[in-house]
Amino acid sequence: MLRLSKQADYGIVLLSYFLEPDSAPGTGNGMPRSARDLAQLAELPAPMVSKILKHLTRAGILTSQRGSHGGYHLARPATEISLASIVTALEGEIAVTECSPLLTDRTCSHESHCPVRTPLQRLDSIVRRALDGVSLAELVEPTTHRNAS
Amino acid sequence: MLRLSKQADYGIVLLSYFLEPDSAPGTGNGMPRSARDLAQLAELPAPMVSKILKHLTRAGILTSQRGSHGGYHLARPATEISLASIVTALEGEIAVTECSPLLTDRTCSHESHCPVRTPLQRLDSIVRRALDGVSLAELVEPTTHRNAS
DNA sequence: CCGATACTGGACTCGAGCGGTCCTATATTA
DNA sequence: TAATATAGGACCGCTCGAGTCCAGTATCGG
Ligand code: SF4
Ligand code: SF4
Repeated sequence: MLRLSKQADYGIVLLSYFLEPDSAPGTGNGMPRSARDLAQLAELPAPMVSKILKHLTRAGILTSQRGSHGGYHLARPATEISLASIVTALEGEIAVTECSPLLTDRTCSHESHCPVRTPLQRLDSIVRRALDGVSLAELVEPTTHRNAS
Repeated sequence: MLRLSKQADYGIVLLSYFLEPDSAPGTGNGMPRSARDLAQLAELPAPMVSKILKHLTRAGILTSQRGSHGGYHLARPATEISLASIVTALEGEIAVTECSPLLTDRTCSHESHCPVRTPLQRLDSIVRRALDGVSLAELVEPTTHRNAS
């Protein structure tokens, strides 16, 4: 459990295709990738792919180009795209509990007297920091630790 | 998102009541706590509390005593109960993706050609390690870092 | 200027899984 | 033996995620 939603999962899969220099013979390397092409590459349903790319674009992770020969490409180098930003884009603010201050629709009725409310918020930052420390580039190719740290 | 299930959330809440030396005036301190008492303390529905405590017991985190004056108490000191064990007990193996080797009912049809399957398994261990590094005692009372490390 | 392409935004349906309840059986003790 | 309290699991309603679909808009080629 603590499962990632499929949208987030597939989102990472799709983004990984932007890293490969030249995967499909017919397509150029610097060209934007269309939703349809990506769907075919990843063997995922096209509407789903489209939906995910839209969300990633709105979050500023991808940039889009309409019209023929349009498509998507990374908005910044893969070393500067954290997993946290991907997950946040596709399934909302990272919050282990319902009572996170980041959430607007908090419905837990125990906030006032819960003995672990505050402690669990530190857990939030632990998880968030963990996902923040891994970039897309590092995830896919562990040897590509460009910024050593 | 990446939300904890309510069972896990409430489980942590309930366990925290085992740490306080003497919370309710009527009850002794070393006495086992019954499901009914805990439900009243935490202001949670009794059947739910019962279900959670049962799961925690089967996982070896609590021990139970039947009969009158029965109840539950911690199976080991709170410093040796990791959050990971609690979460695992209440919502199953910690796995960020469906394709974790720890899971038996893997249904993802992309395991064979997925470019991020292996990388994401490292993410699994990152999250698991994070939850493993926090004990129940440390969570509730951050000053109680008995083993400094 | 027209039509094809491809993204944009959001509504919509369907099914699995979660939250929550309840009941029967068993162990313990007064 | 009666009262207490856990053990185990079946059961159900409802939410939310997965996935589809469509009307709208921008862009480019001809
Ligand atoms: S207030 Fe307590 S019970 Fe409610 S969501 Fe936060 S941690 Fe969980
Ligand atoms: S195989 Fe790939 S797509 Fe399937 S669950 Fe694992 S990471 Fe996600």
